[in-house]
Amino acid sequence: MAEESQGVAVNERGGRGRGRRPADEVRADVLRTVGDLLLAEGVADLTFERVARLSGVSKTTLYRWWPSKGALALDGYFHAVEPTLAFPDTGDVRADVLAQLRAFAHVMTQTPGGKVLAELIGQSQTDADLAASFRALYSSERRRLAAARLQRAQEVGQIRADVDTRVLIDQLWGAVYHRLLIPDEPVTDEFLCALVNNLMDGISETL
Amino acid sequence: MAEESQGVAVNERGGRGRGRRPADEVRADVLRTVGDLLLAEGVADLTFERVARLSGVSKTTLYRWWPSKGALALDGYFHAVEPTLAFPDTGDVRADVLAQLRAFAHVMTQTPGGKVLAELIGQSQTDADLAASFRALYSSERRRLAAARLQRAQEVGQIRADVDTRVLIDQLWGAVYHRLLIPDEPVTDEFLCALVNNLMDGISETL
Amino acid sequence: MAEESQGVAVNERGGRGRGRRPADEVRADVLRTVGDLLLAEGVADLTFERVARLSGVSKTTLYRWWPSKGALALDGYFHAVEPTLAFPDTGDVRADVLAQLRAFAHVMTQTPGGKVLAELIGQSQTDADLAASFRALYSSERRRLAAARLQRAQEVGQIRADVDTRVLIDQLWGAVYHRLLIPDEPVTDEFLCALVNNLMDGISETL
Amino acid sequence: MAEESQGVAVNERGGRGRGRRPADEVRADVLRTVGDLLLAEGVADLTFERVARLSGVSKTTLYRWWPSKGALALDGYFHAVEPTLAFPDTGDVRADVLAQLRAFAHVMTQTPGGKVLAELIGQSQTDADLAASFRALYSSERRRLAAARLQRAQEVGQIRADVDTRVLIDQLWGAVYHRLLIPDEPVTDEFLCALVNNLMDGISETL
DNA sequence: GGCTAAGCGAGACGGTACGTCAGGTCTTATT
DNA sequence: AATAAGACCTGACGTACCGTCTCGCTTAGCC
Repeated sequence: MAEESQGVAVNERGGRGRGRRPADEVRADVLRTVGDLLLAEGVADLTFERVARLSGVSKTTLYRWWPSKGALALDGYFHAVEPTLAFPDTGDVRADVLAQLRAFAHVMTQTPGGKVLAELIGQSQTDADLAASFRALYSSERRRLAAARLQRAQEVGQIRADVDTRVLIDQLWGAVYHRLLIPDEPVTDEFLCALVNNLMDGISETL
Repeated sequence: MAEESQGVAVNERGGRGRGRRPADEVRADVLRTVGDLLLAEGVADLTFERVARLSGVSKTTLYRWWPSKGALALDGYFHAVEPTLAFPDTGDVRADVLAQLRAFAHVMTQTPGGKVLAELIGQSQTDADLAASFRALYSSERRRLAAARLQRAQEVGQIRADVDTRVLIDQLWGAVYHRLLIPDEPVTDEFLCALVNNLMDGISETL
Repeated sequence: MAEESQGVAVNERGGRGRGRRPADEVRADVLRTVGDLLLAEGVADLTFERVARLSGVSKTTLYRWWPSKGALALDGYFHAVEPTLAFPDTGDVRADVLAQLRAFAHVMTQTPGGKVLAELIGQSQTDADLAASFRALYSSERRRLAAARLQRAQEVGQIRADVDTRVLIDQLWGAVYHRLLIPDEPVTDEFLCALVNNLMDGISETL
Repeated sequence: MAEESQGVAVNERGGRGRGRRPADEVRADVLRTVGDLLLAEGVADLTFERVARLSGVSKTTLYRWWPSKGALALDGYFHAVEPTLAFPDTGDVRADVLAQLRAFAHVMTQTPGGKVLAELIGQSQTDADLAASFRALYSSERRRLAAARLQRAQEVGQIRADVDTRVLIDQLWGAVYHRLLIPDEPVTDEFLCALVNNLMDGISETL
């Protein structure tokens, strides 16, 4: 009933047969579709139903491999957006941190991936699986890289020894996230500079 | 389920008749139900359908008054949780800010309302109406209050004049939100102290 | 948003609005579709999904009114096929019974409804609800009519007084059903004549 | 789920390896499972999927040997229920027929196999393969045996020569099937006796 | 004090998506 | 070479909720 053309079984109506396909091929189809959907329409319009329809992969298979919508979204996101985790180390921690903040802010505000990331963080507030995956796959690694750079600065005497460098991350990148997630104020370059200056130099009036 | 007892027409089957009811009464029933649902189950399980069923208010009426789920959730939240916006002013900005951060952190981590607030922020990433309402009803007012206190500190010379006080809010409360929304690290009292100390004193090694 | 043309709400895309429609209209659409499907393709290809798709009535509504596929099929069947329950009474029971058997056999073997009826009886073997509905709506009434005619014959002395007329129904129409449901042998006119003759006259060799 | 214990290779995870097994062993496992399922839950709950799961035989193998669910069910049924086709011949056809009807009615109403047989007849209304197999394996043989006994009675002058004995089968066993498949009336011993008496003696009032 | 229309409860309606199950087909690895 | 395991697409299942709409009732607010 199925006609062999070359290697891939194809039935007479032009559709693919129903049998098993290589897992990698299926996975690639799904992730491509999810990535496109995420960037084009955001997390809210991502459904298993649409992914199945658009990717040509069955719902059964989607549920087999991705237990929740969050898992699917996260996987698709990282497939579509190769996250730049690189952290410069020129020896000048102040300049390096500012550079990284600028790169980060640029991605978040100037690329479609930024919106998606904010939505993923949003969904993770009501989806524990997504929250866990997000931390495991993304945020904790970013924290680790930032902390490593800051600790090197501490070791070479650019940051005081009694400072907990983990807190600095919240006061720099966390501050940016704050303006992204609750956008009462915009993320400007002045803002990024102020973040670094305030923290490095302190804000107290010194006599 | 709850039976009204004074003055309301009740038919023989125990249900209320379907005539018009005072708007205030209807509104109160709805907000009470929404508040209960939010605190008990969170934003994800809040649906018009359930609110209608549990409150005895028809879906028609809900849609008449609240255009979206976010609007309903926000209204119910502020009805259930009287938000403490008060900001102390003892003259010592360092102590006042720490006190407010502690109060804030306590509400967010120790009360059910904290979870709900995080979920509302989450939902607002994919619901522009909710985002706008959230800023209008809550976050911008909180920013304003904090900014006012910090500006007084600036005026009395506790904070350097060249500092943009709006940025400080992101580096203090924004840092807390960071740990709440992306919980790689916990919100501890040491963390809150470090936030204030880092920012007030600076983190640079001074020679 | 909806444009009123005359009486019926119609939206700008030409489709019908989503609000409530008169129940009779909905019901008529469903039964017409089910009837068509049954006669065209039989019971096996009748699904809620297809009925919803073809009738323009939502699955929710179908499930609201028809608890099972059997209920839907039965309702659609009796809407499509006006069952001829009439039983002639010319005074000659032998002729009347044969006439009715011929009419019955004709419907069952020469019309599409016959196949459907057999399939409904088939499905009722594994669907208790359908079985109950089938008896209530169809078979018990047919038995009643046949029994009434036979009892009149008994009263006028054409059938012996000690005969249980209910058994005769199984030996006449039941015998036809047997050849319909387990078609080892065909239902011919000779067969129908033999049924009546055998039973009226007995098959024993009389000395 | 069931663990094979003698002679079969078992891997460390408890499952059997996937190599070839003797066809007889495979077939026996399947038929046992199908028989159990049929008697325990009926035809409706018999699926290839469950049989594969419960028997430890792969779907591939099931489809290789049994082309349809009906074929599988029928095979399993006859494996579980050794059908009693024996027909007594004491010389008295009236007594023999009644005895066989009683045995048949007992099996159909008092044993789990009776329900299954009714369900198989039901399924055969929408499954042409099953219908054909059922006739080939079961019903035509039963007709043949009954016809043989009745023809002997005809030859020895207990049944009139002009009677088509095939019709009698429908008026006796067919009448019982009628009450089994469309149970408006019960199958009682009085019913069975009446079947034989009505047919042998005729029901006409004789002057 | 009666009339009327605005607002209400009830819930049907067409949809979309959910998460699951079974049907058949096909691939891969095993024996 | 036949088998086990199981991935794969298809299509149907029955349910939840969405936002819209009809209907009948009741009461508030106007005469």
